[in-house]
Amino acid sequence: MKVVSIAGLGHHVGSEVLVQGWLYNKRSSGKVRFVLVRDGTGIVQGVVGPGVDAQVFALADTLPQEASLKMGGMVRAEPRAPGGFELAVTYLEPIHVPTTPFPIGLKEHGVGFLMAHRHLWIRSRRQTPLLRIRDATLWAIRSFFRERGFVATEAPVLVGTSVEGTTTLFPLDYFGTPAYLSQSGQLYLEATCAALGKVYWIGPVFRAEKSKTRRHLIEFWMAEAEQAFLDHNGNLALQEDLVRYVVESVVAERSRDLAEVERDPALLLQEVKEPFARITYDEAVAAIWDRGVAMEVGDDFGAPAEDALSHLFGRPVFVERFPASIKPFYMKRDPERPDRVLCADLIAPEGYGEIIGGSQRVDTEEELLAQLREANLPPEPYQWYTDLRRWGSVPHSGFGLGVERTVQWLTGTTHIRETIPFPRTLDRLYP
RNA sequence: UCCCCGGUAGCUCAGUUGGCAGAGCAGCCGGCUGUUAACCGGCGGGCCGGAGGUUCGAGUCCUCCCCGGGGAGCCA
Repeated sequence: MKVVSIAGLGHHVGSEVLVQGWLYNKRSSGKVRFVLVRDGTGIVQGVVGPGVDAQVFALADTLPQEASLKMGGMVRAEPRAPGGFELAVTYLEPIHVPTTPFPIGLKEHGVGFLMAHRHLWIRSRRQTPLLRIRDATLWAIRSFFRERGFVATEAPVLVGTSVEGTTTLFPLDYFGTPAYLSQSGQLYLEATCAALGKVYWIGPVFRAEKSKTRRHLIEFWMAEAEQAFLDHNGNLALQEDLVRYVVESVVAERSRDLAEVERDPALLLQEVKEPFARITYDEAVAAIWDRGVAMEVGDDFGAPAEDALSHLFGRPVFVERFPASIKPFYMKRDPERPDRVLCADLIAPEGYGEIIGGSQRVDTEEELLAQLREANLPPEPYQWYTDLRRWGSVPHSGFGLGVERTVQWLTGTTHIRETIPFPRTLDRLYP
């Protein structure tokens, strides 16, 4: 019998095939046994009916949840079967039979219990589609940049200096020298950008903030890009193209998984159909006040303010030109208004919040040194970075997209911890 | 760091005014010829998070501690 994947069973109707996987669940009714097997691509129901070998019946009765096995039989279309196809089982071969019950049952579990069993939780019905959609998201990002001629250039994860002066870093002992886990690869991308023109990387970054919300991870993945000769407006256009490309790719590629997690693909496509909304920081503050949320001009947006913005347009919105005082030192000032910077945050709709932060970068050494001073940062550790402005400095811009936040939006997932295989959260390093 | 909620069977939870520790699921045994987290009957299963206190009597009330969850701030 030919070994096939469950996702591809539709191509084998009428043929005898073999699937290899794990027993997800079993049910029975009189003389019929239903054996649900998952293989990582999907779940199929095997039916053990009249006329089948007694030994197969016995196995269908006794194999426990998460036993690994091979199941063979004829594929047939069956509207009563989950997924529309089922296997008329004639062959069952156990590979490994657990001797203790699988901890993750099919009924409800508490979050704490699930997180403590994350290594097993990822096998369950909602988690596998989420991880496949995450994969599709990462591939879409890579394809987009590749098609646009960007070069993948990795940034180091072990670094000696901070990127965002404000954010807390994880300190390390680097053979006697203080070092940190990177919170962003951006400064290094600005260097490789001057070597290669258009660059990107996708990698893990670390924030030692004691954040405890459904939108934060201690370790998360960023997709960052940097392009020479790209100005602020070009930067927004690039981000918009990327986000639309990712949404359309994921919807095209993983519609079955989106259905499995009960996310409406039509809504996602509609949200990226029109050009994204663009408002300035000042317009955003006015809109937030208008929605009855209190905040001061000059402050960054709090969670309620960001939520209000997120629901404003029914599509992603760029909030541009923030006050320089609340943004990092490397952002270029708005020539029309020197207390503002040429930056933008992209806020996803439906309350999913900020998924991109980006800006045009400072491109003269004098200006950069001045802004380091204003940020109370010492120039020495940043000398390699300020050096970039001494030889052939050009206008350049870039951004960082939060991969998990994006997957959260694409899948409609309430908590960010389900969008990465092994989330690192406050107070949880196991498993 | 701050605010709120919780901790009772392997899991999810109920437990009244302080008065004998409960259910569903999972496990095991049996039944059912199309199940959809199947269903029906039976069986086993407890350091009520920990320490102290009040009381004739504490899962229940009080104090402290530990652990978990939700949110804020900060950010992607």
